[in-house]
Amino acid sequence: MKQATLVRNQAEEVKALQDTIYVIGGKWKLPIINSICNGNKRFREIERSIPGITTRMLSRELKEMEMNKLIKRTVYPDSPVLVEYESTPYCKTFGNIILAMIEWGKEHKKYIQEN
Amino acid sequence: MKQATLVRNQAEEVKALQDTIYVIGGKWKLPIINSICNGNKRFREIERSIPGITTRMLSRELKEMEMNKLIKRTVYPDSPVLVEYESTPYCKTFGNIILAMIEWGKEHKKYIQEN
DNA sequence: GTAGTTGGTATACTCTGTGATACTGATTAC
DNA sequence: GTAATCAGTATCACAGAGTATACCAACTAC
Repeated sequence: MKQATLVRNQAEEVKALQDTIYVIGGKWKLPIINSICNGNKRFREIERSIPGITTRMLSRELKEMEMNKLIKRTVYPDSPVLVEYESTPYCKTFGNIILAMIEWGKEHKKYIQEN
Repeated sequence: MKQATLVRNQAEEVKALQDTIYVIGGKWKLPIINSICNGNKRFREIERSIPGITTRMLSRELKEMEMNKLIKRTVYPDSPVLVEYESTPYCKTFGNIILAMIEWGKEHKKYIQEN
């Protein structure tokens, strides 16, 4: 009985984990979410805040994330045109994951430097 | 002054985030770590516990993770030969990330089902 | 004797995420 | 008049992550 419950939970959890990886997988989604949640709004501003990203990648990911309601894109058609990206509440649900990963990265760096 | 500190921390955090993504990126590393941390020891056992993974992928990732000291591989040369994988303390440092991701996956599923 | 398990390796292939480079039209700045 | 910024788009190309399938030798179970 106990065994059955255990196995079942494990299966459920692997699937949950795989779902999450599917959604935020890849090199750029989390850094972009992080950047926008940190208050970066403009395209070039976000671009500059993420080392190594190319215009193309940022453009593609932003589009996809807008479609998936992770971010909101607003155009102010004054002259010159102004575009702003904002995080949605849904986007903020990744907060814990991002924090945990930043934490790990920092610890890892310490660890590397000590050896 | 405050601005400078803020910007600097942001830059540091993006890099930490990117480092982490570099280490655990890809489709399989976290599910494998999770499986082993859950007590799965044998090759086929781990394989069965991760939906969709192929023998080849598991084999490749396990090798890499052994090289990076994430797991320990032990061979018991009795007949028949027995191989066991174990997580190292280092491997367990991913615990928080994995938990956060499982949590998100579960919430996401609920959310999807309600809509 | 036949089917199944274990711990993998071998080969061949696909595909797509990612990178590099260049360019646009509008505007501002010197 | 030249350079820079803004918000991107357009092409081209590639490595390598991931898939599919078959196979191995040793052993167990029926």
